[in-house]
Amino acid sequence: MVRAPCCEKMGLKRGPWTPEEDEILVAYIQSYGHGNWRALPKQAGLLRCGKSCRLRWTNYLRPDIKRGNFTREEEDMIINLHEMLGNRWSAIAARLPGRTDNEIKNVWNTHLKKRADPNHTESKSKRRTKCKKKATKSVAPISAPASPTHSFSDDFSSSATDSSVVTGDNYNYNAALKEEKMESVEELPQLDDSFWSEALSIDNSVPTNDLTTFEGSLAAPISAYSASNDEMGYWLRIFMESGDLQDLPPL
DNA sequence: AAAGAGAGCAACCGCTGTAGC
DNA sequence: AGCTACAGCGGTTGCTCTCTT
Repeated sequence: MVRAPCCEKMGLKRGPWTPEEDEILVAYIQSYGHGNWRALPKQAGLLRCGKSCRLRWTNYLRPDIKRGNFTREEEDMIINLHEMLGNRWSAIAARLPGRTDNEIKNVWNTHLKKRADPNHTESKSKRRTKCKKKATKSVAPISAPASPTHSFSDDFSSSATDSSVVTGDNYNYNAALKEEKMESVEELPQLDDSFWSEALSIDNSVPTNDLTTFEGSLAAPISAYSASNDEMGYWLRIFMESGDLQDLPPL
């Protein structure tokens, strides 16, 4: 099948979003929702492709996004869930209200991978390139007023959306817990990706709306299939009984 | 003070699954 | 049944900031 490139049209803007673009996107979605991402930028008057709009909304502008440092509990949960689910960031994000798959992926790659796998020696230098191009500094998302169509969370405010809050090395790792996690990782059965592809193929049965609406994103969609899939339930039970997932919230 | 390297995050790319026709 | 369009996902890259030399 031949699929047209997302941003094939000339004149479509790329790169960091400006506050004006953010404002337009937020205002449009508040008024009309985002039923059709492809048509959205055109209707909203944005020179962006629908994909870019969707990414910007889901990863940055969505009002229920919790920004700022990950708590110790969140980090532990990510490690546990990663042991269970692998690189299924969207599934992991579904268990962490207010966190996006992209954010979790970044945190994993920059902090938690080392913590979970201290033998990891991957060097980023191999992908290092000269930084010649000048790009607009990424801007913090604008705050969104209460929407008539969505129930925005009460704690959403501009003060909690400064992306700079996320940066910096504020991770105070507990050495004892680190060792504990290392041990538990070794004890886990090694499962290849094909297993999870099969076991989690039911992911697709989760209604899309549950993941894209504010209410749905705050719920835990994983619960919808974990209880309805015997095989998945079996493996979940195995992991639970291994004792490594005790601190997970109930499904 | 300047240059280089590393860290971190936002955004893009390309593939896959699914629904509609 | 096959094709197409679309949304979503995971991997990767580009760029800025901070730290080190």
